[in-house]
Amino acid sequence: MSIKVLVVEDEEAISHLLKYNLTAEGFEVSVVDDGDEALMAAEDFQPDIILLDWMLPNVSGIEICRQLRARSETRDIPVIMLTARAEEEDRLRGFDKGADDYVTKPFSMKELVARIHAVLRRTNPAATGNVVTFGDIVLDRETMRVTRGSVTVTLGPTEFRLLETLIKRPGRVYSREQLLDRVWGQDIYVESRTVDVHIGRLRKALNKGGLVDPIRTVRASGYALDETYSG
Amino acid sequence: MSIKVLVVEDEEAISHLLKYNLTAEGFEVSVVDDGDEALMAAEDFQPDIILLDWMLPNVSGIEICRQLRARSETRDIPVIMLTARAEEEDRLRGFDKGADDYVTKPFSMKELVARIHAVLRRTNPAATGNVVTFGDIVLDRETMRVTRGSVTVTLGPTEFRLLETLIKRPGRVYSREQLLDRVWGQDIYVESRTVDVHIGRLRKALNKGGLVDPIRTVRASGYALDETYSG
DNA sequence: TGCTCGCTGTCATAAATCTGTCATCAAACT
DNA sequence: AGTTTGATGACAGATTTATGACAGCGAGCA
Repeated sequence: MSIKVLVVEDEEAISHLLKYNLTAEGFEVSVVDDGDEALMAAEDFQPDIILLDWMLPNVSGIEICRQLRARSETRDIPVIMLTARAEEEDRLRGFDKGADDYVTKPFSMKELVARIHAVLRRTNPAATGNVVTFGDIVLDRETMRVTRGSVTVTLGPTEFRLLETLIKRPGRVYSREQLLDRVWGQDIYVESRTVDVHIGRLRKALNKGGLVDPIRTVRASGYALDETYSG
Repeated sequence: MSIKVLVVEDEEAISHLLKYNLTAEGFEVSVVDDGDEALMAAEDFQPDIILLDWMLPNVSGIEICRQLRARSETRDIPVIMLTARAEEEDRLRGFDKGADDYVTKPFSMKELVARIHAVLRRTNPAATGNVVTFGDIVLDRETMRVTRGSVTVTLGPTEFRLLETLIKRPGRVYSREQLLDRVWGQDIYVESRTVDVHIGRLRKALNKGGLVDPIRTVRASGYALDETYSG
């Protein structure tokens, strides 16, 4: 599954350039040229990262950024600001509003791509390597294998993705709806109670042999990996 | 509490220099000179930021970086790479492996300190946006956890929302009706005395172990967090 | 084609936990 | 003292979560 980039840019010269180059780099690119579309696309297209022009018609990039941060559906999507100005003042203001990085025009594609990767790594560190760990739990994307301690844990595809999702941010509570979105996909309709069942299956597999349950149920909210657990 | 820096550097000349200068700048500095130690120290010393030499004996800095990113315990610690080479190629590779910034030797202390602050500014706010505190009480929306001092406080959903509401404006007095509106929702009908009960429950959970009650009862008006309380 | 097998989603039921109300007592005001 | 307002334990009922059972699906295979 390729990385999805949403480009918000009104100058066609630039957006074309970006689309062309980023597509060549293997990203899946969607372009919009105005703020309202940006907000809609952010929810709809579910990009992994947003490249946001500072200067936009109607609404400024900063405002978009603020609004992205205000909605829980889009809050976690990292944003890189694209701007013509290089002044530190603006840079800080950008960060302040929730931008994750900042690229000054004109920029080299190479640098932009590197920064995209850097930001993704930082905000979604699990995307980095093929191996992620949490306490004594090791999840390997490459071999699709999970181990706990020295024991191999057998998981179905759904449980695997569920754990993969939870482990991205240990401690963070995911609602059933968020899990459905992330694990099952946005266009799938399943009962939200189904999440319970899969959490149960994941628990059973993970804790086989009487181990401590690393998954925390948060009543009326959802589930999380228990960050106080460490072995 | 000062900012903790972990320096991973095998050349003693440099690590001494760093330790001396960073300590003088008010950082708490720990130095290790090899990759495995670095990984251990990262978990153990819990630095706020890591300065990582590119060239290390045994394992390369890049590899360390990758491994730091794989573990949930160390995933969020930002990394600044120190390197002798200035080539863009390497720079990009560094970003690619998860570095947050990149400093080329020889560097001025001033620049390094500035970069440390810049990186911390960039990485911290995102992580702490969902946390509110009042005195020694910490409420984290992301993990849906409340702690007092170092103890986790167990709250039901209603008590959680109640505290969440009160903590938004410490000191402000909320009438029972206002609390019902904000905590229970506008279209719900419950006895206004029910608020008393939940305040009681919140108090019990919060003050377990004989702590000072941070909630102030305002006779004939309602409740508030006591702004004179601060620990 | 027909069969097995593992995985899924849903449901019914049991278990766990939380809630709202009331009765009663304590504290604060007049 | 009398009156009003808040604190609190008890409890029945309501919500929410856990779990076992089951039927449908689809891949792999004879």
